Amino acid sequence: MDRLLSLATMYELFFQKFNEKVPLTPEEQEQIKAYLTPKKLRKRQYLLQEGDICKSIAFVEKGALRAYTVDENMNEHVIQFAIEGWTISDLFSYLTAEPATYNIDALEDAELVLITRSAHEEFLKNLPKYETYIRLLITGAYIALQRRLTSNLSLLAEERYTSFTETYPDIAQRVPQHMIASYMGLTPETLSRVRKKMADRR
Amino acid sequence: MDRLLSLATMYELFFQKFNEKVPLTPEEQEQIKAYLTPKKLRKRQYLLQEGDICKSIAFVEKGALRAYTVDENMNEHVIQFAIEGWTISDLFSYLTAEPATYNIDALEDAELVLITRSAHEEFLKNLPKYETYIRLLITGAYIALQRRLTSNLSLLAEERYTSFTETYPDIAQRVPQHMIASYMGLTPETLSRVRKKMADRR
DNA sequence: AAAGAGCCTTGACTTTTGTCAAGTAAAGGA
DNA sequence: TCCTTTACTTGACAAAAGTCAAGGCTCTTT
Repeated sequence: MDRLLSLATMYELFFQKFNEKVPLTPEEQEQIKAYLTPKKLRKRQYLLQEGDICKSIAFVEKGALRAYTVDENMNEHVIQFAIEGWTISDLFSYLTAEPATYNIDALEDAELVLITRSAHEEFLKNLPKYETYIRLLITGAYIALQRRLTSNLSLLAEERYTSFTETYPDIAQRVPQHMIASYMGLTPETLSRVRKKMADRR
Repeated sequence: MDRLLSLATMYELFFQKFNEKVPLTPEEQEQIKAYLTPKKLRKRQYLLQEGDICKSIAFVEKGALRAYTVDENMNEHVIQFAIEGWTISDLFSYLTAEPATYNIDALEDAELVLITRSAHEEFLKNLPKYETYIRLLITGAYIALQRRLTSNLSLLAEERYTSFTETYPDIAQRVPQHMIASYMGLTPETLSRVRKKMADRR
């Protein structure tokens, strides 16, 4: 495969999303590619386990992942989902090199593009566009998180669920219901009843 | 007042926090100062009203502010507090120039340092350290927000309140209880009862 | 000093959501 | 293919938080 073709096909989605935020020259893309790490994950495999140091930010080229915590009673709390085009990490652990408080695993077989910490530092030092990319990425994540929090504070279970399925129809279809319940701060039973009530009404 | 003295006293806290994130030379500080806008706000005055375009990020030198929404039933939902050393804005409106969904007002007489959008753009273009500052600022805000969300999803009212007063003892003392209740997604009555129960136990 | 507004508390009651337990269906591994 | 595990549902009951209403306290403002 020649280099131009590989440029067009490898990390395709990653660079598409990057270019939407910050346009890159082909040279810059090659420069970045040299530091990226591809990784495949089988369903149920961990990308990160609580207590480990989070060594990379993961961009999802294909598949689906989730970040979650496990509390004293062994209850899982889903913090975040990520499917194609999205990014997932334990940012706090990644940036501070403290042990992770999240687990991250694959809900489907997945192909990832990893930005390791050394790549991250390399880019921040030598490629101003990368800092812009990261800034915009985190800004978007911050705004989305603020919306999620607001909806959790002010809406009932059914309204939250409706809003979730409208905002993320693809995730709602691909992910087990009990994880969506957890993501919204509900028990599986409650979500099941909410859905039944909605179905009974139509 | 000579220039060096004024440098040391004006916007003091703003530059202290900035330097903690990204060290600046005196020249850079002067360059930034030239674009900053000071603003005083009396208690109850608005910095931003829902529907307006958010024109600045506000750093709090003195006083206390809150961001909040008002729903159909005229219930207020507190999104964020900011006291000395913290920053507050409707980031979505600021960045997209869409109408704000938040109100921001002063809970105490306040002194602010405003970064207007034109200053923001000027800095991003000509001062790489500013982009780093903003990136670190938002990253910190993102991580804090994720913690808040997690605690809302997995903790009971009393645990959330305890965690809040431990994390932000200063805010807990300066801000009316019903706003703290709202910040945690509780009614004033519920928070009042939670506090009574805690007091009765000791 | 009086009037009003805002804030906090308390009680009685309702609604929402969680817990526990059981059962069925579907998916995945040996 | 069978067998185990996992996911989802449903019912009965419990706990948490919300609603409505009233009263008292404190702070402004006049």
